[in-house]
Amino acid sequence: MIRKKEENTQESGPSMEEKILAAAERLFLENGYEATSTTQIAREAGCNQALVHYYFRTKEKLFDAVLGGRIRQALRDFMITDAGDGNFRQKLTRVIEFHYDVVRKNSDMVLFLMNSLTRNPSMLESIIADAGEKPRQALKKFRNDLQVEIEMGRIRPISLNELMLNVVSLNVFPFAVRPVFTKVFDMGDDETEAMFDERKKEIVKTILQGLRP
Amino acid sequence: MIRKKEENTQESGPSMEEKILAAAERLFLENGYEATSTTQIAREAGCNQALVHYYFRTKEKLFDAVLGGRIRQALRDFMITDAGDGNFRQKLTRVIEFHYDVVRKNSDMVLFLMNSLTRNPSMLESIIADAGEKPRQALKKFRNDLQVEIEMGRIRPISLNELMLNVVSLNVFPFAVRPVFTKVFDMGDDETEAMFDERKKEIVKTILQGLRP
DNA sequence: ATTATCTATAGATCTATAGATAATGC
DNA sequence: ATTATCTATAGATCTATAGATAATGC
Repeated sequence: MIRKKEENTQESGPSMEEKILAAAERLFLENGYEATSTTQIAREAGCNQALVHYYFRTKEKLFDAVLGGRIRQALRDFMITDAGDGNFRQKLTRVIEFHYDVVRKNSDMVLFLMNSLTRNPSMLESIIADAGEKPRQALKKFRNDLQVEIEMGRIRPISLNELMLNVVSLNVFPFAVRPVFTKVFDMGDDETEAMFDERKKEIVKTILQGLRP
Repeated sequence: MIRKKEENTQESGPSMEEKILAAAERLFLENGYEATSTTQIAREAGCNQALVHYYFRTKEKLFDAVLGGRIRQALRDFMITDAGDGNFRQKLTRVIEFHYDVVRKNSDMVLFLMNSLTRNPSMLESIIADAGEKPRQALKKFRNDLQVEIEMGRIRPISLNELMLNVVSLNVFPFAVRPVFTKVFDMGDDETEAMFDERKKEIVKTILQGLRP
């Protein structure tokens, strides 16, 4: 829920501006940017279509007001791979868990972002560009650590790319298709939440065990 | 490439109808159904917008002609979980590999289908409905087998749901975001293909090792 | 003759703005 | 006065069809 100013002193509820923001958020994430019209947003917010443009001028600015900040933050967080100290097992566990938490916090945007990033190469490029050298450095270090572990025979041979792909797949995919497997597994919303609580440990186990020689 | 009739005896190349089909296929998959206009399709095919409607009457019929059959087949294939004979390990391996092959054959539709299924609950329901009892039966049997293995201490405790989610995540996700990691990992197209060849074995290993007690 | 292709256009949206009116804050 | 809201409308699309013309198959 987005709540910009506390200008409603009484029990007047959310202002029309806030209702527009909330409606826009839901519709953009659910149906995508192009597939959402300002007319639809107005209908869902309960006002005239012109009002949407009165507050935000253009659809694009509205989108940015609603999701721009969250998206930029989420993508920045997603690129952090600061593993901290400890042995390889501990560091990998920490990376997986941190990463899982980032995805979970942004689970409502997962599918939207997958679409944006795959359809919109320039978006990806700018992300990579302004992430700078840090992620590259971190990865290089991690690749080294991995190599050492493999040479010591502590884990089976695997490339860092494959390993990362495994982690990201396990961490991201279920959130992207949440409505599907809720239906397929016939679960309620609270059940699904409980499962997502459990799942972090499950993924760590799968990855760590999966690396044994 | 869709090639309907062999009516081009000479070196005339694909007919306009075929060009329209090809353009529609690419655009629908790349940008989605709503985001693709018949005007765009015509432009890409190199003809007038009216011609698209001359051949297919409506955008929906065009979509069905282009992707309807493939989508229905892919979803049917995706639900097959016929594990055959052998011990649990062998059966699970077979399921994973079959499943991986289905996804790979339809990799160009993966993200599109994820969007359709999550945004369009009725689609999912009809899939489940006309799949009948077979998948349910197969799953039940598999759940039993899994339980037995766990009780015999041959694999660690895990629910069938978690296991399936692991398999599907690993099998599907990389295809859904292929353009992203091609960029991130800085790979060429052939390199990516080679990776997808390798990956089937990698996934089987991760899952099987990941199940060890 | 039949089939393929084009031009033109009707009727629905959609985005964005202008201008009128209602509500609110001093 | 200022801010919020509405009505109306311009100008872009978009889908789909009608009707004209060009190409093709007998």
